[in-house]
Amino acid sequence: MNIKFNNRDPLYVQVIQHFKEQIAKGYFEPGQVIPSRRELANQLKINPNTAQRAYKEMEELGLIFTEGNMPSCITKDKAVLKSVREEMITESVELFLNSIKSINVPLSEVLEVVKKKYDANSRETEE
Amino acid sequence: MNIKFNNRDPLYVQVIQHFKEQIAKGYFEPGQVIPSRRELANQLKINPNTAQRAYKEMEELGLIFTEGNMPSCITKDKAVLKSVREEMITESVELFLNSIKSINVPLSEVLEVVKKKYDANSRETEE
DNA sequence: CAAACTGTATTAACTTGTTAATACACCGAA
DNA sequence: TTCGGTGTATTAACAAGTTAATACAGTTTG
Repeated sequence: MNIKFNNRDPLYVQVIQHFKEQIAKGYFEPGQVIPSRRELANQLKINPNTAQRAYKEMEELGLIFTEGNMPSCITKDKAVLKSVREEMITESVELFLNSIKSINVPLSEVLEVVKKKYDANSRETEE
Repeated sequence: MNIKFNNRDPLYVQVIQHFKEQIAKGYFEPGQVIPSRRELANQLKINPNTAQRAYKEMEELGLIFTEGNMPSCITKDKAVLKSVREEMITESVELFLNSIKSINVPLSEVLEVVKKKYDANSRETEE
């Protein structure tokens, strides 16, 4: 468990984001135990309440569940786990398209720029 | 001059956004006079300081210029005007790609979803 | 039982950023 | 000159959201 925090987004959002990424990449087993709030807070050097807020939202999203006062677990619902990745992509795409909607960019141009920047990006991270 | 404000983004940001969109769509002539801070504030029912903040940033971006205490004008630099559209697109694309970078989405899938959502979006706005 | 864990709730402190109030300086026209 | 416009600067008020402090309740284990 290790997160590189930026100081632009709220901590609890970044924590959620991190878990979503792990789920999207299939790093979690259904039902897998995750660190307790306090444990996570210790690991990440954040306040337990911040961890609590992140977990609470994840619980509302159906990504994790908690029984009694046991440490929380990743949901056992494989359909939910599977849909996380797709939803992340969909949300990003819709946000993106929305942001350029007002200036009427034709699809062909959108695709062209995306291709170009995708390549440029992957080249950056490889080298 | 008419802006539909949301109450999510700061007013001054939305004002800048509006001008950028107008520029990107070629609605402004180089050197064209724009409303004074107070005039704009009146029209949009916002505080003059909010208009000022927007204009100040646009000036820093080179989009407008001000001589003495004359009303500000759209820049005469056609290259700048022309690049606005491209930069808006580029920024959006990079933000987008960045947001999904961490979950390793192959280019083909990105393009596929963009196509699909683009169509869905334009259908929404037509009907 | 007591200690050490769990999750949870409530409230306060703090930060950050936006917006508003106000005043100043300049110029041009009546 | 005076008045009504311009742009500009400084400061205060306000709002919203995040983070922290603290306390409570339950369960398991030594």
